[in-house]
Amino acid sequence: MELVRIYECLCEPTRLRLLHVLAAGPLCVCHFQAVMREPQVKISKHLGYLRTRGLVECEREGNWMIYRLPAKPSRELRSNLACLQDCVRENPVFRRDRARLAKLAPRLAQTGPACCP
Amino acid sequence: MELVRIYECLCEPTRLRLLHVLAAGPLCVCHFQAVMREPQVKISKHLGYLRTRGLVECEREGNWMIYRLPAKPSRELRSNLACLQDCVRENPVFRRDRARLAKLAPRLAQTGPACCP
DNA sequence: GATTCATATTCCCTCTAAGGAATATGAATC
DNA sequence: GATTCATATTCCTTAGAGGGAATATGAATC
Repeated sequence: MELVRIYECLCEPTRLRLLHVLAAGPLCVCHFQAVMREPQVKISKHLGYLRTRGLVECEREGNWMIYRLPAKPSRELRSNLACLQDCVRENPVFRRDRARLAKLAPRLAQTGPACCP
Repeated sequence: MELVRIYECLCEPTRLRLLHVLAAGPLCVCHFQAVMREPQVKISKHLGYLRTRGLVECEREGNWMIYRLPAKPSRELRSNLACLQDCVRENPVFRRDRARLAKLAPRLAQTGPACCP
């Protein structure tokens, strides 16, 4: 069942953080590293896991890989992502990620979701 | 995070079926067996898994163990159970479980959630 | 074409889950 | 107190997840 594949993705904290950050817009891997302060392997592997199960999509842009939530999510995925956002709204870890992301906002506005210093 | 524990429970099809059936009301293990047509070990183990993570509660009644959804679910649990019920509404496997449960309804009305032939 | 940079993959290890067969538990009944 | 019934637990095996170190890939730049 597709639903089980979705829940498999959701039962790991790093992946929840990735999805929560992505809800704010597309992002490249190095920005995830900056926002979440986690090692590159970890982030890349979990994004790969999400990708093979259709919870994120990605596209190369020069050196960077830009990840985004699916353009046309299934009903199940849409419901569950909404539920997730609602559940973590007040969680400190997730708020911190969003705060760090907000600090990158000006740079993102200039350069798009890719590119690091 | 508690949320992750919830998703861990939701990423296995048998457990999703158990929770879906429970949403209709408390039930004993042998009735789960009848409704879901799965071996006793399997059902008992998954109920145990759900119990240790707080997704179900149980109480002994004579020979029978009556399982039910928590009386006071957390906000996260409530949201996710609602989301689940919504997602599986049209799924054949889940509908079949409910149909078999409906056939037991008259007997349940007489005897309560426990008791087998 | 060699180097650099961002990202992905491989390899190794540890841990947990899942299923089934067999057995244990605990309440009820004779 | 022995048996029966519903349920739980143990033991075994297999499979997959998760983390990190090291290495590979692929695009861009010099």
